[in-house]
Amino acid sequence: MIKRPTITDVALEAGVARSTVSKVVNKTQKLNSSTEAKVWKAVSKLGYQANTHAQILSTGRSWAIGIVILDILNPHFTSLVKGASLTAAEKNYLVLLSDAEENPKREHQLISSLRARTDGLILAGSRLSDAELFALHSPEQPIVTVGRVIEGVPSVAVDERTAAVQLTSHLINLGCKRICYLSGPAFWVNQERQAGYQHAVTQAGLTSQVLPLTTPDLNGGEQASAQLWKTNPLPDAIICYNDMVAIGLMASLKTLGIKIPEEVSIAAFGNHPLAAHLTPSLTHMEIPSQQLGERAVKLLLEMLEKPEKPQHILQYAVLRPRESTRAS
Amino acid sequence: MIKRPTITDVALEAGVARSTVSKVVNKTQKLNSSTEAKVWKAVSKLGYQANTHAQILSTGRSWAIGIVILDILNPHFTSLVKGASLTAAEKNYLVLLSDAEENPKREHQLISSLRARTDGLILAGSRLSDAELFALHSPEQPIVTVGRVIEGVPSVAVDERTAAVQLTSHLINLGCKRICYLSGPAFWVNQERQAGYQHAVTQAGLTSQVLPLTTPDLNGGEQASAQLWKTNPLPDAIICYNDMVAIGLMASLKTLGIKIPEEVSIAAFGNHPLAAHLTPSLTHMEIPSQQLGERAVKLLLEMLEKPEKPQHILQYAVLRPRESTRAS
DNA sequence: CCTAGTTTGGAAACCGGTTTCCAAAACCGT
DNA sequence: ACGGTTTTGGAAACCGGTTTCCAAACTAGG
Repeated sequence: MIKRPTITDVALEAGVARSTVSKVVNKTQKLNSSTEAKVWKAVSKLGYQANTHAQILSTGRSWAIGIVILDILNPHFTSLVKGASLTAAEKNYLVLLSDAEENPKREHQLISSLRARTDGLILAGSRLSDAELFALHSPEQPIVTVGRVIEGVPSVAVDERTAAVQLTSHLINLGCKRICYLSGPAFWVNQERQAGYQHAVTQAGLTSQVLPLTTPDLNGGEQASAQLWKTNPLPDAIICYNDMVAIGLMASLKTLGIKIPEEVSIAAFGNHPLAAHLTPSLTHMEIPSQQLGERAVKLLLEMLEKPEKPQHILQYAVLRPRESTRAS
Repeated sequence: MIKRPTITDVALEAGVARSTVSKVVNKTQKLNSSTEAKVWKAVSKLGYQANTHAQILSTGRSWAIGIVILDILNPHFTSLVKGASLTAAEKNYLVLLSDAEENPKREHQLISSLRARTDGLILAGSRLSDAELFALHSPEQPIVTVGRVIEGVPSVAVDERTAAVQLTSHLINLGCKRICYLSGPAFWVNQERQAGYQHAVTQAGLTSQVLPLTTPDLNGGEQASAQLWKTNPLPDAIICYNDMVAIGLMASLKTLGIKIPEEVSIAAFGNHPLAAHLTPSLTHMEIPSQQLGERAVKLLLEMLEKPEKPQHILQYAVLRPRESTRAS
């Protein structure tokens, strides 16, 4: 076992004190250039690299931020991470990512493990309660939630309510009369989408119909079609909690011989990269996942340098009308 | 700023020595039960949690493994991470993930940052050279590569060559005569796939045609169709480096009015979750991404507990014939 | 009741850095 | 050559744990 050289080894090699090496390497104090040269020579000769943990222990700064996401197989979260990584890299922060596997217990573990190793956390798609999240935030160990708006906790989110109103209105304008919403897990995002949907539908004098999904994914979408076709009268438009649900639903309807969009229009929320490549292509409110990641990192870093009052940042979704919703 | 309680605080509160607290908390030495009780009371009263960095510094074990992946937007890598996370969680290891953004320079940075914080690394889809990867591996800081087989470096990979032979043979059996391969980046995976393809095509007495992609993704696939249609005679089957390429290509061919699979069969390598949901559904060799992640973690942990000679593990892909390849 | 053997738990060194503080050395103008 | 100011770099404390080693206290046997 060849040990990595320590700062003491370098000091010995250069014939100076450990503190001197530290000062030179970190450029924290200007020293005589001949001394600096000696130190640098020793550093490169030994291939010295400071021990990260010792450094963090001593300085209290890890220069890393943690991200905990609901599910790494969901493209929404991976785009978010992409945005976050790019932004963090610009600011010389390391991003440490972990997948909560949609499991609150596991999420708790990850949060405490990651928190101990980073300067702050971004929680995207958290399944914890508002109270738990509120308790987690502190000025010295800030957290930023994405897609959860909680008083007292910094957050970045999409104006889901407005997005839902826009999407529902789009269907109404196309002449749809019986619009159904396939609702997702009972957290902020779904509440807002459902509220926006309800509002728009009621405003237009139509009746609302909300069906819960078993799971907000491909399977959930496939299973929903059975439920859906028990209802009477049949909807002429379905708004899905997310793209994956819509894709599952469309596949299932196809096997039932139901024509999209002639018999029923399908729309969703999401930013799935293949939404435009499906047959028919999928109309959705495009969620700016990558920007959410960007803004979350920026907000977190702001909180780190000067802990201010928790801010809430809202982003906007944009309507992408495609073939899955019928022309009027 | 409320500091977290340290082991000294607990010792003071319990009226014992710091070493005693450590022994009780880590159960490393059996003590008088009344002493243990005092310590536990103090621990829970103060809400003590050991400082991770101090612990790692002192013990040299971080109980974390790092994963660096080529691109988090690629479903192959996210499935791999899913498998890795699940397996690591079973063994009580924390997984720290970072995205190399397909950038070798960034990959280098991430590797050294992550390496300093973990006990070992999994590198999936590395863009470093064989020599660099070889230099990185060491018994005390092992790395495992996925999809790169290098002498002296533990690895997990798919038998891509056999997979390519199988896929090509499938097309040959369907009666395809002019089979083209759209080749990806010049690393191990592509070399093997191309070699397998060449072998199968030559064996069948057909001529091979290899076209390089600009990028191995949706765009690359779309751009390839222009290149492809300049060639003469036109292929009657195209094997794509991965699913995303195939999807881009299919979209592009569709706009050109070319029928799949009647005029040209399309096949690929990958495990895209929507391959079966496209129109037409996509024939591919299904890459067991999740298992790759699982095996990589297991291999890495083995290397950690007893550093043996580097092992190479091979997994197998399975043919999923679907609508994009014509019936014979 | 005394001695040998076993628990028990504390003192101190260590992991590898950073940072404060201060004495010695170098520099300056006269 | 001298007193005062500025550089320079080292000693030591600290970050928060773990682990070795040993003295004191306790137990048991004769």
